[in-house]
Amino acid sequence: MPSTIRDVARACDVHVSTVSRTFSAPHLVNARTRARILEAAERLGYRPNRAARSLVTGRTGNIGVIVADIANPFFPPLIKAAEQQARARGYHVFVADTDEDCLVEIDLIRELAKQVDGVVLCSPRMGNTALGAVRGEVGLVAVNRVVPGVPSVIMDAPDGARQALSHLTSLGHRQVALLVGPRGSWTSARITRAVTTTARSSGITVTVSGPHRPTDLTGRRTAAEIVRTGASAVLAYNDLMALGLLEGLDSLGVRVPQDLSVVGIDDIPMSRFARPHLTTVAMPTAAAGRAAVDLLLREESSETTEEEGGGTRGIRLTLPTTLVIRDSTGPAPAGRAG
Amino acid sequence: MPSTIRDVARACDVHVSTVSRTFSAPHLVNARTRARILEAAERLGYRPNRAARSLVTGRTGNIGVIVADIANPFFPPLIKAAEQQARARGYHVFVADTDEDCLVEIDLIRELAKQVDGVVLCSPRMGNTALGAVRGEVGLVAVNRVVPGVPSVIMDAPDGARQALSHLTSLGHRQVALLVGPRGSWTSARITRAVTTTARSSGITVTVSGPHRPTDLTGRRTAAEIVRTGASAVLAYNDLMALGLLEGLDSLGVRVPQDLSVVGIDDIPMSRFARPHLTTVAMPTAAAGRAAVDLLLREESSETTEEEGGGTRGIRLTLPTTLVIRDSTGPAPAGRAG
DNA sequence: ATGAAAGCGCTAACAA
DNA sequence: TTGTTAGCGCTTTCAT
Repeated sequence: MPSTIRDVARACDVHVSTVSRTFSAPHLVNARTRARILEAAERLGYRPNRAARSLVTGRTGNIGVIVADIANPFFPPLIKAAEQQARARGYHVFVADTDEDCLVEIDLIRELAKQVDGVVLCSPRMGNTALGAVRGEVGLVAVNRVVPGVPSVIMDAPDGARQALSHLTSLGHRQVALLVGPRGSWTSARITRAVTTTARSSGITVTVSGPHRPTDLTGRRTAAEIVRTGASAVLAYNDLMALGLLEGLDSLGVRVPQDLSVVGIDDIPMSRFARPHLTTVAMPTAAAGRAAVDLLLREESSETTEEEGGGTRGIRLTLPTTLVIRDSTGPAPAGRAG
Repeated sequence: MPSTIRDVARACDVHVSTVSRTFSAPHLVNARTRARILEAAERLGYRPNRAARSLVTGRTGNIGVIVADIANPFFPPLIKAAEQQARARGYHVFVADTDEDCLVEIDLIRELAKQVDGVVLCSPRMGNTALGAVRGEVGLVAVNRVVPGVPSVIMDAPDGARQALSHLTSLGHRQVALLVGPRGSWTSARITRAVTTTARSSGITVTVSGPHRPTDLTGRRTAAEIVRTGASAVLAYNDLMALGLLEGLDSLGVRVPQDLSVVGIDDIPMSRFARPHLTTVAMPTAAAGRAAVDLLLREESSETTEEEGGGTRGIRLTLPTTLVIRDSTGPAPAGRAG
């Protein structure tokens, strides 16, 4: 039987509003009264009911985090960081999973809308059409995706891809294959553009394969195709695909990196354990989670004063990525370099 | 500007209670009125405010899932399954992370208590003392841990360990090392007991090392110690440790499985990518997540009728585990078998 | 089948 | 500094 504000008020012989103030505006209440109230609250195990509070204040103290797939190793560090950042600021977090289906995203936002002050969107698919409708109902921050009017946190994968390309170039590679991610992935589109552009300007030939589902199975299945392209190096849309590729190449008898160099993107924990250890572009997922929450809460608090002013609406925060060179990349084999 | 029940009532020229009924007890309202109301609600984008509803019904439609570490690859499949199961039943889920600190767990439960109908506890540390206090404030289901008076879902790791031991025995191993998990881990304690007991009855020598933090670093660092024990096989508390061990052994020049067999527990996705592919005990984490939610919601709904009756209070659901034999185990080396 | 009224736990003017 | 009052959005008796 949880106790309410009234139980505390009765126990201290004060009015409920005094108890309320003790928790929401302590400076407005006499120090000794406050002490008595706090003591009684403690003794009775009283905790303000956030739902009731939200009814009148309009603020819930909750946020939502929507991801494409909780079990995809890319997301947990992001979720964890977001949760910890949110909790440090007194917020609780709902986590929801679209299961890679971008249509449920909008539903999820709608469902959560009344229970949260804002939502962090980490389902990096395009399809912004419907998002316009919910904007305004609830604060939004997008991760790895740009939506008009929605602040976003972007991990600079294109730059990482460029770093990877330059690493490969310096190793003598002249023909690289690009394993493209899922159709509609905002990040994949940007990576592809960056790679093809950079390659053109540095005289590298790029063979594009995809779009593909971003799983290790895809990598395993496309291994043979990649080998046939004649490329001496592969850049995969993500580590999962790169790891699958490693498996597939192994069973084909192709040695990595002697015969073929492989680079992934993400630096999921797994990539350190694969053999050879995967060279990959590290994505700052934890930092992105924290930044997204910061942005969301900042926007929340500025919302009242914002009106037409220059708030955080258009903000696009770009986080740097770094190439982590491990053992899956090496000099281009002599016979294929040219 | 989200619309309220009143907007809908006004639009249809009915009283708010009729609108309310349309959503919470549709059979009590005239079919044509209902249709009109539904239409207007749709048009106005009306969605019942769960917080307001919970204030009067006492049920929130939310549950909490508290885990030791979201980023530990063991948990995401469990969280995902729990979230999907909950959502399928109309519940939203809060996810919180204790960061392996079991003291914050009780705080988290308290904080969430008013906003949820129940909490799934997946922070597999012992220390049940304080839990008694919150029981009653909120429904609880424990995963991989037994708390008096709290229903629980247990993955049968001890049996998995026995399967592993029997696999090793059949390969001729007679001395195995056990890498123990963190102090206070309920599962680790049970595994240790099962292994030592089984070993005794089958004439196997067990060397115990630990307790240890359950990370890959631990595995890497204890590799040398394990080798010195003279054991021909190792069973690690979890895959992370086993994977670290693989790394450590590799840098020591110890070949797996020719010189030493390694078995993990969990079957995290990573273990499929390690070289050699890790033999491990698969834990049914997704099934556990679903079962925990089912148990929680069943308990919730039976709570009213329960009183002193035989509810779900004492339930202990045990889920089977299975040994997955991959490439990290092999015949005991002749020189060490005896 | 629908309406009227009370109240869930809390906050926020306003008064005192 | 504290009390009074009204009301957030909704459900739920009880009438009608």
